[in-house]
Amino acid sequence: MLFDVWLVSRATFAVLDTALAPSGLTADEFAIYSVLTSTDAMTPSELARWMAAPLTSMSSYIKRFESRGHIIRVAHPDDGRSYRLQLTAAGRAAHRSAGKLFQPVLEHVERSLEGQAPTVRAALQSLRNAIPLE
Amino acid sequence: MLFDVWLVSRATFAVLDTALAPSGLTADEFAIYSVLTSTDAMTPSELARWMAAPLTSMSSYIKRFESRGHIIRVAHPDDGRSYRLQLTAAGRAAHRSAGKLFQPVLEHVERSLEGQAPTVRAALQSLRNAIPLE
DNA sequence: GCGATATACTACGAGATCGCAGTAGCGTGC
DNA sequence: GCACGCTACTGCGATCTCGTAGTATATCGC
Repeated sequence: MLFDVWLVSRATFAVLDTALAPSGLTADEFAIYSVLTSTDAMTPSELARWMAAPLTSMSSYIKRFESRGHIIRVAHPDDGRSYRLQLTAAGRAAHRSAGKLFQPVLEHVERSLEGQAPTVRAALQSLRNAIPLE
Repeated sequence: MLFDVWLVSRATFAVLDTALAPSGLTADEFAIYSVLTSTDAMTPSELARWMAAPLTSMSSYIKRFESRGHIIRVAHPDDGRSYRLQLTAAGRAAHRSAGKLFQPVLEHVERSLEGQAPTVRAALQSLRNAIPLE
């Protein structure tokens, strides 16, 4: 079963990476931008925990995004060691244009599932809860 | 939904990578070794297509596995450009010892799913078929 | 209030991933 | 049977990922 997870995710990433390529974002990056649009002001640690990545990788991402001018750091009100991340207008624009490329892929998948989408979604949810969080 | 795929796979990889760490294999590598144990004699291209990875990455993997003494190349009977991959005894041993570390994680997940495992598996299958193969 | 310990992040470097360009063998049309 | 295009793979180099070690701030015990 975990095997199937592996296959599905490899295929998904491959497809999304090529679909999103023209926008200059990878699938991973698109996901991060998506989180940042929905919940503004996350800290690097929260983000790292959330996507199950090492904090060091997160650091690299942030540096990259920052150098693109897509995010800015804003001071954390309660913790001087940390800071919060916010998408800039340019970042939101990049996310939107990547979203336009993302949409057709999602639609294709949902159409191929022929109404099974809710079942699949539910299954993914259960699976997500079943993975030990470390 | 593709979002959930992303989250699930990130979490899965993270957990498996740490679980398998003592064996010296990553989750990706374990998966590849698993394929090679079940179907002996695959070519690099087949393997790459199967796991939706670029052939170049496959090339790197093979080099790495070879330098570990875990796989050998055997001549392809019909095609001089290609060759086939086979696990060596050492490779199979590595796979087996990684399998011992893999098992508890899988069991934990299945137990957490409380009988829903077949549903989830089926959902993953449908999803896999719904991803365009490029 | 102050030392000890824990937490949030970063610098750096090793190794992994993968795109581009190349080589070698295959297969087809003629 | 030979020129052409096609496919299988590799070398190299740019970039990404992430572990180790370090710095800065917070928190806890007293």
